[in-house]
Amino acid sequence: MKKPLNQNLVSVLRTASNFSRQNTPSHFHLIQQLRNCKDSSSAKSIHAVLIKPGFLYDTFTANHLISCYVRLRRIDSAGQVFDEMSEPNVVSWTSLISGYVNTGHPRMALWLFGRMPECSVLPNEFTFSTVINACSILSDLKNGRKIHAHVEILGLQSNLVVCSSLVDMYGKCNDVDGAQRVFDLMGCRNVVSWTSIIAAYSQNGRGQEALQLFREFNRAMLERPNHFMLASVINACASLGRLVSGKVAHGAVIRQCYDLNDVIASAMVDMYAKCGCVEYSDKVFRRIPNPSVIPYTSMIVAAAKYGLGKVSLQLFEEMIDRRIKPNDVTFVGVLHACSHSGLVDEGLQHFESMYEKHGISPNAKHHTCIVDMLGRTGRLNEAYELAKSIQAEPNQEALVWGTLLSASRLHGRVDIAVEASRRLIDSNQQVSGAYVMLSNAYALSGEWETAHGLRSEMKRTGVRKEPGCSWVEIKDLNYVFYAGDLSSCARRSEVVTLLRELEGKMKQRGYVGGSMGLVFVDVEEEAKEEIVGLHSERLALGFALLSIPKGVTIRIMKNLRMCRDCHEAFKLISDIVEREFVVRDVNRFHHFRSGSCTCRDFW
DNA sequence: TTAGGGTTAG
Repeated sequence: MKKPLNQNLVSVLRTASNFSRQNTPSHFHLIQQLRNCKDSSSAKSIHAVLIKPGFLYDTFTANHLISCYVRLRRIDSAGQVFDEMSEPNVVSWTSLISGYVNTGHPRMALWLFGRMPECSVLPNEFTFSTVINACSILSDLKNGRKIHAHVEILGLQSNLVVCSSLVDMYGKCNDVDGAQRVFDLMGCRNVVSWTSIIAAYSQNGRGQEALQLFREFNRAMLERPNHFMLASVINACASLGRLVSGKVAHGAVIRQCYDLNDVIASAMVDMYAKCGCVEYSDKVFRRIPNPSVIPYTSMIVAAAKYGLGKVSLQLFEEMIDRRIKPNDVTFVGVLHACSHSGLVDEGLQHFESMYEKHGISPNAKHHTCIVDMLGRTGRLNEAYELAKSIQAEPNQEALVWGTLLSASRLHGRVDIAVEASRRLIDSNQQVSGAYVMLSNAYALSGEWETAHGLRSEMKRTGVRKEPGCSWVEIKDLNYVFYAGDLSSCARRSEVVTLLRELEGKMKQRGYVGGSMGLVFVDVEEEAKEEIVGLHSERLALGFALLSIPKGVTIRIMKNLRMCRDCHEAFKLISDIVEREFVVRDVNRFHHFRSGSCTCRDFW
């Protein structure tokens, strides 16, 4: 990598360089030009001028040239200057390492960092924050911890920037406790360190604690939250499905004039969709002056969640017409939209165009969408063949087989359900979920004994399924209901009586639903009820029906996997109880919200 | 002359 230079020659050239630096006014000028340089061709010209008088033998000047190339993302040129330096110092190393991080080569950055000791250059706080950032990008906890130890050894643990990077790194590596430990030990904190810890909780599904920290920040600090922090707070509200808090955060965004910011707007599009108000998502999206790929993707995904597949595809066409390049996440959204709206042909066409037209190689997530798309529409054999051909990391493969298992249960294909479950159980992935779904698949096909046998096997082998839960937000209060657990159900006897009445009326009207429907169609027998249990969304629905006055719109967010089965049921329920229902899908969220979400606080 | 935090995915 480094060419050894004759030391005498270096000394002569360095003297010449110093002489020139002291006596040539243009040297200072050239450094100023490097600082202000905006394009690669100018950088190359300045580079050529610097070579002749030997200015590049001066480390300070060469460092300026490296950082100029790094700023212009010309990492090869930066590396070339670095390689030709006789004595790169910590600034040269850090500049190049940061160049690799910023151009998407964090592994190369870590490799370079590992070479510093053999060149006897000691990393400083700038180097550490850069390489910690590389670990964050890679979610590399092992190296992150090693570097953290190095930070402690060198006594840099009180540096604000290094600590903020560490908090961020632990958060990105899903070690929230690690992030909290570093944060707790910080003697001095600022808005960045607070943002890092809030993001650590928010990005790891701990929205409640993220919002609590945000409240603490507002109490403890004089600084105001900036757009970075607000983006994390909005994300926390989205993950909680907490519309009221989301609107409060939106208010803060408007007051500080961040509402047209591309990233903030993307977070709000996502938040409103996850909180059941896709019309607000659309309003936020349409106000963005020049939306980039991310708000477009957020909006495509938002529409997809609500079963508005055609809208998602129109948005996709719109972004292509505006020459905005889609990314891999955009295609997950597009394929998801096609899958959930039964647009199989369109979905397959988009899948094929991914690489051919847009140069994006499909990954396991895209394949999972296709398995889902085929499986949902009953093309189980094709979905099964595709699933077998996918080679990916164990957790990604588990997603594929979990998806296929869900589809095979939906269509009563016990043979494929057995195969998918076995693969999940054998690979030790999603084991409890696989047992439950397989048991339900057997129950659905009438094989109650086998279903019971599987439940017994679960008990015997100590496999426990975390019970699913649904919750209802009425006014500002949350009510949580656990699957099959009547004791956790507020007003339980009233709720069960109401649901049974509802079921009776629906039967009279000829509704025939599967066991996953919201009414007790298939749970008349004790044995069946024991297996299927009371779905938490049924309990939540019953509670909402009792609690919300007539004439109020109730928004019901539910998992679209059950949407087709339930959509008709909801229409009937609306008719029977004389209340209007709006059925919306939010993955894994089961909300019944009062009409208050239609208020126009911010519009 | 070198450093930190935010958004979209099943």
